[in-house]
Amino acid sequence: MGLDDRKLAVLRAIVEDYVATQEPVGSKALVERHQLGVSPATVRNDMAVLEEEGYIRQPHTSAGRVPTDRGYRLFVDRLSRVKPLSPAERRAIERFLVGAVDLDDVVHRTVRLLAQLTRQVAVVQYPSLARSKVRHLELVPISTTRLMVVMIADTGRVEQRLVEMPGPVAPDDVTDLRRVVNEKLVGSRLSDTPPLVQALVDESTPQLRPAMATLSSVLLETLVERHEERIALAGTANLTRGGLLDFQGSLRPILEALEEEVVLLKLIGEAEPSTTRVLIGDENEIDNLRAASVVSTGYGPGSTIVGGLGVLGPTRMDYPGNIAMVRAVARYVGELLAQN
Amino acid sequence: MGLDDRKLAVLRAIVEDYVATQEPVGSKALVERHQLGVSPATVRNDMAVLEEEGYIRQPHTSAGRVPTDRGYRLFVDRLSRVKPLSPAERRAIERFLVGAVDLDDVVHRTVRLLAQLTRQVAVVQYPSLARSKVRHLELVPISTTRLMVVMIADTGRVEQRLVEMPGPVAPDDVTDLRRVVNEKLVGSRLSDTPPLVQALVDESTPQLRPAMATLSSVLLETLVERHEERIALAGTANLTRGGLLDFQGSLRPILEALEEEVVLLKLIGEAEPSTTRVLIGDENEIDNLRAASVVSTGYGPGSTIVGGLGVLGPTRMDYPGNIAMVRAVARYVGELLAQN
DNA sequence: ACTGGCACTCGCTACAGTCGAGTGCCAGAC
DNA sequence: GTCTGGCACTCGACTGTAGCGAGTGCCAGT
Repeated sequence: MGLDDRKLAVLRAIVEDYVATQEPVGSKALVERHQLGVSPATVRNDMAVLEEEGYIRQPHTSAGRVPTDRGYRLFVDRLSRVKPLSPAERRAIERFLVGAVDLDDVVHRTVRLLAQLTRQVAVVQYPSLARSKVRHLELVPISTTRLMVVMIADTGRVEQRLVEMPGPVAPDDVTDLRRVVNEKLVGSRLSDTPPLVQALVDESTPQLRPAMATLSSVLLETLVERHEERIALAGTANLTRGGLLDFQGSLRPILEALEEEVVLLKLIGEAEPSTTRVLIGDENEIDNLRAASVVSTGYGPGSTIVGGLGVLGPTRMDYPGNIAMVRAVARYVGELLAQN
Repeated sequence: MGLDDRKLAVLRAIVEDYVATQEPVGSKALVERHQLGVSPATVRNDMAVLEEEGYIRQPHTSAGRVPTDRGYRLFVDRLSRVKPLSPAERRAIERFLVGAVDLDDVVHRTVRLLAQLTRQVAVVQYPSLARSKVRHLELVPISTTRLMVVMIADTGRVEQRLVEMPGPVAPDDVTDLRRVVNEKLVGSRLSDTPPLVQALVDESTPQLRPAMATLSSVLLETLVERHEERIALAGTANLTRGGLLDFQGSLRPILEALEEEVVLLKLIGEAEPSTTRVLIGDENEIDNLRAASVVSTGYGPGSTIVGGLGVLGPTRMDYPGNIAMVRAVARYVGELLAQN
């Protein structure tokens, strides 16, 4: 099953033309638009081979060819170079940076930027708590038996949680609790805290012990076990581009999938360091998204990774361009976070 | 232009049938399904009058009738009673209440509940800062010249903002700032704070004045002027129900509108006390939403209102049912907030 | 190994014809 | 005056037919 250079060139041409025009591409049109140096008949022979190998297919007997998921995969892996960003795109990314006032702002701007640049649906995960360090823990009395715990992470994330205490807690006790909790936990990774939190209870004075027990169990539960991930989403309107041809006519399954945080996390959350991941159509584990492709990568200050971001669109998407933009945006966001 | 009781009954029947079947309804089908006590011919005469008055229209010459926006308006105002909730719906609402751990949780559960119950797009505004009182202000040093301000409102909202100070601030100064700010601001409505914040600067010691000036300007800017509203959205997949007949075939404008926070706020944010607002089609100010209807209301603890919530769907929606559910959910959320 | 030629396939569009739901109108009954 | 049955009419939806054309596979020839 030799796929010589020309056959690969034919596949690349098919992908590029189909992505651009959204119409099945025939042998004649191909030789006209690309300098392949051979006749349509030859191209047809190559196409027959490519089809046999499962890289392209014919929607109807008398139509042109369309890439299959497998064809896109080969294209992404071996036939495309990452497209350099245009100056305008570069400027757009830089401009969005200035003036972000807090983490929420950064994330929202990022997700909108990404949606606008790629014209796809954009997804940005907030910096994961599991990968953040505790910067400060604040306890605010709401009533005599209620405390609000506010955790500030070094990534800028702020999480709060209401805690119902077992009994009344005096203001001085709150101060003590606050001091102890901060002394022990500030600077540590949340994923490493379970033993530390346990120690908190053991080491506290008898007076504080009941309160500390409640507090620590809430800390564990909220911040570690049920690890609160947050996601921002933008550009769903882009799903309607390309008429109803993409996504086989129904946006339903896509929109449903996008409402599930779990699904989104699965898409972009498994950040392998410095890799850009591309999931094409069927490769996706989620049934509802089998007509879609996802380009995602991790981001974070310096070379560490604290979260993921990416875009989702039809399998018929501009992979080189989207990969370039996802990477560029991730890098810029990382730099921005590093400044804090 | 007399619209006697029977003509109104005909209009009601048309609306109900059309909402149920999504198909233009003819005179014959009407008399079969409703006990109107007259013949199709009579109904046709009534229909002719209703059409002349602009309450219904014919998509094609030989088709049945469809309500116009004006027809829906009349239906909502005079022909429908609020539908009592089914026990199952009541149970669903109650069940969602239990186990909400913080404001974010409450809002997310609420918006999903509303989307599920009404099978429409649901929108919930977080308690508005303008209508909240300050419960506590926390200052956390991030570096010698950077402070994170965390504001906790009585509605449970927590907002943070990074502040770049004019110069290094000693830990003791931070303590002083914190004490003063809390003494002056806790308990006051944010919309009333501008004079108070101003006074903060005037009354502070010379040593603290520069820091306090920066801090107070950030407080004003972030929390009052650029009043940070938050919105949660769910159920966009419901837009795809009813095929592509609703929304004249394109979800595009709707999805675009739903991405704009400003638009959403306009839809549900203008909470007039205890009123349920219904905007039908053209009545909507936003062009993109002229094919949609919105049912919204305010919510809050007790009889006060701190935010708005509502649903958006095709003009062809079950108004009585949706009005009932929006009201019920708003009431339950209000009770939940009152417990804090 | 490539090319030109040729017969074939089949989706798309246009057009004509039929069907039927629904209408408006009118004369007549209550 | 109000309602009803009857009737002619309209027009969208559906069906069937025919022609077009893009695109293919195959084969003989270079």
